[in-house]
Amino acid sequence: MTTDRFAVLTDAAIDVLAELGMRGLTHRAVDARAGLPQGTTSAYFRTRKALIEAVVRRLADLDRADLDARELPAGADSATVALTDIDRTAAGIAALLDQWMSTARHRTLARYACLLEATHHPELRTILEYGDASRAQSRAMLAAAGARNPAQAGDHLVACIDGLLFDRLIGAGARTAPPPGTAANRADLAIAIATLLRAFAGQHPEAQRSGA
Amino acid sequence: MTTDRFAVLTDAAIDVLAELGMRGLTHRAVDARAGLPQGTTSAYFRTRKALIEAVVRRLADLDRADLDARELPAGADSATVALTDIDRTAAGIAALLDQWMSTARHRTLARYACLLEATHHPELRTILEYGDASRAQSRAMLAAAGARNPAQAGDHLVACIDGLLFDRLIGAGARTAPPPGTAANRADLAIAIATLLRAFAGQHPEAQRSGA
DNA sequence: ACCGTCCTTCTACAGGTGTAGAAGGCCATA
DNA sequence: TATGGCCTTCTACACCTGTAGAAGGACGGT
Repeated sequence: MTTDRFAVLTDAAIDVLAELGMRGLTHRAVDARAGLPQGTTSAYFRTRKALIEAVVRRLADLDRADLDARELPAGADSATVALTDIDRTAAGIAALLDQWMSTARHRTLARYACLLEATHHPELRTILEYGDASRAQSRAMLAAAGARNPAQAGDHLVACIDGLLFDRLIGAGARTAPPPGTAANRADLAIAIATLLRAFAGQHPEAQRSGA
Repeated sequence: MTTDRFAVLTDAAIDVLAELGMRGLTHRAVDARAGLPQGTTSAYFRTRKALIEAVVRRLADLDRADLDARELPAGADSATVALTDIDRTAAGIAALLDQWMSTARHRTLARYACLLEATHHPELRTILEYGDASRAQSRAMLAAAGARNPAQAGDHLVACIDGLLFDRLIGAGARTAPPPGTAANRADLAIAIATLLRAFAGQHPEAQRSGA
């Protein structure tokens, strides 16, 4: 039932990808990781390319699910809602990012590996669905905020938020960021994201209550 | 002379890394790319790990050189200079980024590949020198600007700028960004970066001349 | 009970890859 | 001219990987 062979194998492949990198992603490694007999992955995904494409599809699905789940609370137009409380919106995004770099770390690492791979393998660009969804969301939000050029600002915003994610995912060096999975991390991210939202939404409409 | 074997090989390795990815980085591939007889790379870098470490060192050197070159014009404290003309600073950073995603695209792709690799190979973290340099620069700049928490804001700023770079480097999907290597790209980047600088430097000290 | 179909597992094999060491050649010093 | 140390090139080989196909077994329809 839940042990649908395809899902088990692609999930194992994602783990392998995160732990061993693109180089370690082999049919046999996935077999081992999934605890299934050698040859299984090879039987389900005859070529390596097929395996990678399956991984990409799975990643896109999982990410889109996460993204969609963020909207339900407010039934109406999420864009206008988001604007009325920037700090709450920022906190929501921060929570998602924090999850992606702690609980879902493997998945995120695998996604970046695939993004890099898509550079020389253009047919993998399916992943960009993920980017497209958040991009559309951002553009709509900033448009509602009255930004001068919502498409441009939205793209910039998404790129910056992705930068925050990647930076902490890699997590090297002397930086102020707290470890992923902690409330401190979510708070720190929320500060950065709120700043970004205010900056890119129009040109800070009426300042951020610094003076009363 | 200029054909120092080590440099030739590591540069070839960077090209291979950018074009074929981590998986394609083999001794023989580097030989072929460098136009040298098979076995050469293997003789200079007996193990694959040694080869990767050499690549990482080279990347760090090249990046640091680029970063340092950006400072010379103003002899004095670059931090305060940067603040007096945010747009000029943003344009400078934009030019560097544009270069990294067009002329130096291979190098940048290789760097991201190595960053991902460093996730499961901690001794590769030497690359973080690059991050550290720009981080220190950003912190100093924001501190001079009177930011409340320059260390934090500096880290956020660097992460966001890196996000802009990565986003365009991957360059997939429907986005507003012009192609790398064009003046339009530099202009677009400059807009984003100026917004970031103003947002993270204190909390936009006196707005950005929107009202005369 | 028989058959065909599917899913699973095993085995084979042609390349490719990492690594070590041998063979060959260049040049300065004695 | 010999000697020794180098840098370079070649070759060997054990191992890993991708991919294909054969063998085995479960099971529903007749």
